[in-house]
Amino acid sequence: MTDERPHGGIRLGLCCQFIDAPVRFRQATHRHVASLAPEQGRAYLASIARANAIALAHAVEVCSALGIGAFRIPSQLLPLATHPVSGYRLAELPGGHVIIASFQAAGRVAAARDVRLSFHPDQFVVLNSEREPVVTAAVRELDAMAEIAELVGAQALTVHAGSAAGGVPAALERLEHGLDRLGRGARALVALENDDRLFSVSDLLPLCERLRVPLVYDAHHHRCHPDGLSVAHATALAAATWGDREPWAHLSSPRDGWGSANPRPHADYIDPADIPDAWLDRRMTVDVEAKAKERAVLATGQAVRERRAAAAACGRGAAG
DNA sequence: GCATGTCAAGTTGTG
DNA sequence: CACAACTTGACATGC
Repeated sequence: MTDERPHGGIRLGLCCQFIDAPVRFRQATHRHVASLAPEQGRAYLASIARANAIALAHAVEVCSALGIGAFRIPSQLLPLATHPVSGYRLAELPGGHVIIASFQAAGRVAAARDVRLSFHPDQFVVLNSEREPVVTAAVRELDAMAEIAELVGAQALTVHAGSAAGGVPAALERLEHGLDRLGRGARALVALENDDRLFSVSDLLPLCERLRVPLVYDAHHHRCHPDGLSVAHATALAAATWGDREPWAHLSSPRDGWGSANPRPHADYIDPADIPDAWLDRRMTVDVEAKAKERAVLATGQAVRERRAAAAACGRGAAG
């Protein structure tokens, strides 16, 4: 059979940053913005947004050139956009419409090069917090992210289930209510990821299936926080939650090895042994969460090709 | 200049 | 009960 992808069905993705390629996203702190006169503050934020739109287009081009088929956009793409004081909407910034056009242009590059984009908001976004203001802020953040996701054509907003206070069942019920509060855009793009301490694949699957929220399967988290499902089974069940869309998964290796006291921190590279066999013939996107960034993605691609070649030689000769 | 500390945000688990 | 982990550049401060 013919397969256009270099690593079988697997599309490998890079997370947020480059180590070699000169692509850098800018950030901002509220403290600094607040020290400026309002007009200067907005000009400063606009310059960062403009720079980050261009950086995103560059990031996509570099990924494409390297054969990397997905890119996780830094959650600080628009720094402070949802901050209670410094917050802003793109259209209100000086030159805002040019910046918007710039993000749309980056999205067209991604579409043309077939680089899949996603967001992964950081730990402050807790849709199922017991504290109302936290949930409000989480909804606000995800709605804002959905807006920019729409501009650039990003296909997923991946979040963890959040707090486990009160026990997993109660926490999942709160999560369901939190999901209900998302705007249409965010609700259509949100996906849930199993984490390494609190919510396993089997904890999340029923909710994902019932609410039609895709499950991003993180194999490293699953191995840190197992639930009785095999990696192969979890892969298949999670993939089914994506329906017609290409399933998304995350992969990393433990920095200090699986035998260490704490296997959670990520290593520079993916240990080829950590690439699940069950993934080798699947059509799926795999974000490589490794400190060596694009070097690690390229090395993982090489490892996947070798594993596939070995499997083919060992199995049915030169079958595809 | 250069090294070092701080920065919007939450939750959990350790010391 | 306080604080580190999660994680990262940019800015401010102090030498």
